[in-house]
Amino acid sequence: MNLKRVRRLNDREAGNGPVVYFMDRERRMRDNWALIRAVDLALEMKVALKVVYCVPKEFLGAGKRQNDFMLAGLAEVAKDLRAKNIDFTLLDGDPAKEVLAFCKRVKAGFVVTDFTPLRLPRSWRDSLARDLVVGFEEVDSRNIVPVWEASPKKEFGAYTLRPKIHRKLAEFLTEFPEVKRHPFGSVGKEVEFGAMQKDWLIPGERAAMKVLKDFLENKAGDYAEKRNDPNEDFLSNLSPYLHYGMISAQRVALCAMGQEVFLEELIVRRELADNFCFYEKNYDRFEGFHAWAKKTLNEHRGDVRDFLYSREEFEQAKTHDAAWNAAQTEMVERGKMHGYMRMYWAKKILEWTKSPEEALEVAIYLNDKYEFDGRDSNGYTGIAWSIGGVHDRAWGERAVFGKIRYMNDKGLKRKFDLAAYIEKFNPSQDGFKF
DNA sequence: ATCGGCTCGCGCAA
DNA sequence: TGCGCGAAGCCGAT
Repeated sequence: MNLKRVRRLNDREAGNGPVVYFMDRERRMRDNWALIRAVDLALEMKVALKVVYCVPKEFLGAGKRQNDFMLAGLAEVAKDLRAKNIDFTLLDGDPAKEVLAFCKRVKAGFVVTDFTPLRLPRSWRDSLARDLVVGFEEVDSRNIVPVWEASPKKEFGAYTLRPKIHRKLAEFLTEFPEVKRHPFGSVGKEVEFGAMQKDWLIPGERAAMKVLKDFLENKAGDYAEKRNDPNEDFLSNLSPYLHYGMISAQRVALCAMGQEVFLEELIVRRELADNFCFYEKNYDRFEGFHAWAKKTLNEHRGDVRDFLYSREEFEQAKTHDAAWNAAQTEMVERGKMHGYMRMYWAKKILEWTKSPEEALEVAIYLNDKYEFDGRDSNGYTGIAWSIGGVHDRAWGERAVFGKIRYMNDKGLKRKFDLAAYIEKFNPSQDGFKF
């Protein structure tokens, strides 16, 4: 494999024990560069390979629904790995502590993990890099062009990252080797997963491939034209799978060659989100906005807001705006809001809260709690785009927004049948029960 | 239906 | 140093 995907996190020597893959962001057996790297090392060292996953007590406000989706996917991964003679262990608690203890217990000779730019899971990596007595590295198995190879800095917009990605696609957009039956070590007893609630979205690697196949066969041809109409079902629906690492964006790209509009979103815009979160530590805070955006939002702090809602009123879809309530209802009921409505939804939270800080907090809280694809660099970047003009430009100045791009429901009506959307996602008069 | 202006700053050409 | 143009728009003029 291309070793530019790999980054050393400490400078310790390898030991003699098994290679451990601390699986975190990439929950799949196929098309996973972090696992492929761990396999290569274990073969070279002639040792067993152990995959470990640690379920944190709490992860950025994810709900039970999201956790069940994740766990069901992991159950499939555990089974598939065992069939390849690769041991799988499920832990729970603080990953930094539990994975360290696990590595000590099995006398790990080397540890590999997958890459993420988010603060909390990065802190686990920092802690392991400090405390592990053997070599530790991470592999960018999320981005097609590894985030540190695509660019050495925070990019200004999609247009500045795009040429850098395209220049390197020939090098990185390659076929994956298959994981073969591992010749060293043996697997332990089967992992017990508790009962998980079924949802409209089927979890796991196989389900993800089916969703991809359905998209390519039935929707991709009309994607460019219909992707911004929330009444149409022409999106790929892959974002939950991509978020949980149940499918590789690189696999999706290999299958979707020629679908340029889709590939632009799948590759450039998605990898721009990891670029933002990796190089901007305040990716979910006001401080992470550009200087011009902070200046203009500061100048409009005192503006009168026509409507002010509490987090609870937003959560229960109790605003005056039927379009906003419908989007919120779609998110709560389906766990997935249509991409086009997400911009409108976040911008209205800016408009109807006391400060941009509060708007960010409310938008991130709701997005992380209800979306299958929440708690993801895409979500933080999308919200920063909506509320803080990140990767966007300044526009005509107006109240509250300043020069941040404004949106209203006239725009929605221009583009699709808003009444039909509102009819479809109609919140009950009493609000929701949680 | 379509067009230009709004407004900032990066990145590249010169 | 100048200049083109950008992640999804709005608005008013034509």
